[in-house]
Amino acid sequence: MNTPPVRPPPKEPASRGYHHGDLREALLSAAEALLSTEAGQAPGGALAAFSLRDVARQAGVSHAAPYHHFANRDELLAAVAARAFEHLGAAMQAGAAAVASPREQLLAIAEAYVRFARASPARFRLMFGPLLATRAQHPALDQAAGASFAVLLGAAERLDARFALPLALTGWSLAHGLSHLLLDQAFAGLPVELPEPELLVRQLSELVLAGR
Amino acid sequence: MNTPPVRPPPKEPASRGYHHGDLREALLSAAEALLSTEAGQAPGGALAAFSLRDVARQAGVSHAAPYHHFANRDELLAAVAARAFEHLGAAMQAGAAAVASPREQLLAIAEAYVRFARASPARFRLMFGPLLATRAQHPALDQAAGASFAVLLGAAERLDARFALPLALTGWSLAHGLSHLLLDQAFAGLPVELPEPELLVRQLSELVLAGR
DNA sequence: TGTACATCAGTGAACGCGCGTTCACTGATGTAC
DNA sequence: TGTACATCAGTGAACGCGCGTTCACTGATGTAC
Repeated sequence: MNTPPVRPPPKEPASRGYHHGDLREALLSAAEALLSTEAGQAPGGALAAFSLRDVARQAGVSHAAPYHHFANRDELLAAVAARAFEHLGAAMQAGAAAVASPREQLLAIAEAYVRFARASPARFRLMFGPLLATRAQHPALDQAAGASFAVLLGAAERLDARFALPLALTGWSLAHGLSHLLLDQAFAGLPVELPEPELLVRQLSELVLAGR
Repeated sequence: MNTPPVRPPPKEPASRGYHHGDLREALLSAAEALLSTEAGQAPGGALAAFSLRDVARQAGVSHAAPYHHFANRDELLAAVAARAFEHLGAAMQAGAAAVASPREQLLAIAEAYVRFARASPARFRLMFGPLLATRAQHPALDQAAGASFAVLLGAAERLDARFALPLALTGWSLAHGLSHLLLDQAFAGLPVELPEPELLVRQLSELVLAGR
């Protein structure tokens, strides 16, 4: 066995010995993988269906190992949520960058928001779970959440600087509410016919921006 | 409705012997009481902080007693959620009935919606939790949820019959998203100043209805 | 270059906990005769 | 009106479960000399 000299990235998975290499990163990936599967599919079962022991199992490590990298369950969860906000912010940014007018940018941001929520329901729920209220104790989460909001607010300012804040909050609320209602299947039993979610986001967003 | 035929109301609470009198009703009340206290205050901790054993304790009964009235935990939860939808529907109805124009009615409904969510966060989360997706198995829940939506849709039709559905969905999404964001304290760490929630609902709703 | 030693990052056993649910039971109630 | 009896609605003990966290440990790694 040629033992790695300093601490390279995981290298061969087979060469993994007693020490992992980068378990912190592996735990975060494992948590995200878990959130993408079972927990994400069962409607609403995001936070409950996610234990530290699950994460350790998924990472192929004993259930006590995570405590060398995170003080407790909440710290791991907060780190996952922070990365999720980074992804969301990047998706919104990318959506906005792809079109020209501020109006189209706002629409693109709303679409990216709902698309993210529908693609990663469990992560979405985690981001807006109880941890968010304690963001002051989790700087990375605090910063990532703030950055996402800045993307939205920036687009709103470009559309109408005088009403930027209410515009941003309305758009956020609309996208957020629609995301939740879609994830929770609130429209499922209703005696009305709805367009596909993708189209629905666009229609409702345009209704909000009517005349702008 | 489903009031038991013979069995009189609990009588004297002191006279409660071995048999309870109306334990089903008492369990529902106990569950609602629990949702109004601890579970409701801790942000986000609605569903987790609520066990069948808690409910039995709160009702002053052994933890096995509920099984004589509900097949399992989900059935009790569904009954609580159904009653919550009835309350929400009644609140929206009352709000709308207090004003004249369809426009004002829609605003009143949005206000009632957010007021309900803020007053009963845990109940609100329960209503839109995983149970909602299984509403087909819970007729009372299904019906109460449908009735609430009908109140909203009715007001939207009175305002503009041609765009009733998108109007209703937009209003619902806005109120729903704003409720969640407020409950989850999503605005708390942001570098912006916001009006009081009551006023905020009104401002954003009016922005959506601008020109109508 | 070799070696002693401190530190890091794993391990598995154990803790106490509360949960949903089942079970055999028993006390209370309603009713047929 | 009394009484036997079925049924209803409670009880407490017990089940197995998975959880978060702590602990003493040990193997691997890095470094000072």
